[in-house]
Amino acid sequence: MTLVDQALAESKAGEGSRAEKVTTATFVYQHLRRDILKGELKPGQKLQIDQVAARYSAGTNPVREALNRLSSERLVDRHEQRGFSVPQLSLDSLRELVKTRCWLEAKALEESIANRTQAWEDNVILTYHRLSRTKVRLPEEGGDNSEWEIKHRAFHNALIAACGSSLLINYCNEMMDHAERYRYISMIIATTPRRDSNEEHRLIMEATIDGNVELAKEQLVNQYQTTLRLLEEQLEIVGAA
Amino acid sequence: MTLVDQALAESKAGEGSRAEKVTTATFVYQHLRRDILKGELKPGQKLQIDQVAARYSAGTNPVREALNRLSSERLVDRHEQRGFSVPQLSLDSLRELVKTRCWLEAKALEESIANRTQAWEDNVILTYHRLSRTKVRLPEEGGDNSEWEIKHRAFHNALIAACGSSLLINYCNEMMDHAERYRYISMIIATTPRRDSNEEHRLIMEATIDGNVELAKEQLVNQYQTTLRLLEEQLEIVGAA
DNA sequence: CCTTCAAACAATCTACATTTTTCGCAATAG
DNA sequence: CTATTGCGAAAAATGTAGATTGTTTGAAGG
Repeated sequence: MTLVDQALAESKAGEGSRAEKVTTATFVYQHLRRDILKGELKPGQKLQIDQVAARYSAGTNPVREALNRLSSERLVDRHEQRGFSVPQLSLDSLRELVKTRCWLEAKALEESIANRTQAWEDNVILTYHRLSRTKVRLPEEGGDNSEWEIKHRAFHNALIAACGSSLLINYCNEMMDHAERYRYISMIIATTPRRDSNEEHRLIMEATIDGNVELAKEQLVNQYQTTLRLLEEQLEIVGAA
Repeated sequence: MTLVDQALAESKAGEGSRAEKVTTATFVYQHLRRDILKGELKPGQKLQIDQVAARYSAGTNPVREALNRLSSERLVDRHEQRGFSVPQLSLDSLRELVKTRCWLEAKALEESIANRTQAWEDNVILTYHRLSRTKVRLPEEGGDNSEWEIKHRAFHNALIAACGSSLLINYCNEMMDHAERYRYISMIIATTPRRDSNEEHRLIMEATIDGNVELAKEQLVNQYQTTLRLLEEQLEIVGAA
């Protein structure tokens, strides 16, 4: 199991010798998830058990477990007696996703601000600065953008961390996963010049730290709406071609 | 596989000869889910694979798949390398659950009302009437309350059905599952006289049909808060005993 | 062009092998 | 004498291989 050993070694090194043992099922789960989010497994593609098993050098059983977990998170479609597939992307479901994210994350941010503590504010500022110092890497330039993705997530998670509902945080995270899928296809077909998302994040951060609930929510929603608009343009160009 | 065959036969008869073939994994998933919601598998209880397999006369592999699905829905806890267990119930997590339900379902109801159609209104009224004509069955009287649970869910689902986000509807349903677990223990230890939940549902329904968003949301939130208060009293009595 | 049937393929399940954790009991340190 | 550590043995979770069941495909016949 070369791949597994390799990854285990990496994670040991990376996470400061926290030699977390991980089952094969979990290993497959994590890598399948990443590959679906990154678009390496294409939307609509069938996930044949044997192929997936071969891909991650695992047996069919752990693969099956991983797929079952992912199906409950809506990151794979499960078709009774006929296997699994990567869910399709569509403008409609993107619109629904963005709409729902705006509702839930705005609420979560509102609550977070209401429950503000010093530690929470510190973390918002910290994660913002880390994000602002990380460059977006385009696929053209040999792009592994995962560093930015991680810091981007960390910032958005910091914003809602104090909302007082782990359920809501989980739902927001699930939606971030889905959004990431769209972001990747957007980067691949990107035609428009990159916008300055740092500026948008700064506005959210400042309004949040100022305790200006309405403005913070507005900026957050604005960011998502802008992302949606850009994606809509790109997808329509592709659709028309 | 006596149990399976029996259940298949039942579902055929019950659902009008829609001879849906169901894998063993799905069968186990459905029954495990029901048994956890009904409290037949106790909070905190370990779910030993072999025992669960024996219980539903299935193999270990399908059981494992079912448990993995349920773990992603937070209806079982997964402990790497040491199996699965039924999640604990606690006042704190109940409070968090109710709080989050209020936020999300109120939003969903608001959107539903904004998108109202005739068909949607009809269904709200219909499901309300079906619910109001179904008696709550206490465990003392040989209580299988599943008929009421189904109609109760149908009503709450009808309220939010037009919100325009299948994601949000899914989240609300997941939370209904969790709430059901608390309702069952509440019924078992029920000391207080039953309240008139019909009246509460009527108020929600009427405000909704009137298009009175604020009142409808208030009534919905009220219902959940009342449920929470009653459960808090009951649990505190038990906790004190 | 639509059906029928069987071979090929793929999902699912069972049985068993392997790995890991748990638990009892004894040995040892405090 | 009590508490802690360190062994196995037993139990349980996880993984593999192959049997079984169901679905798809494509050619022959209506």
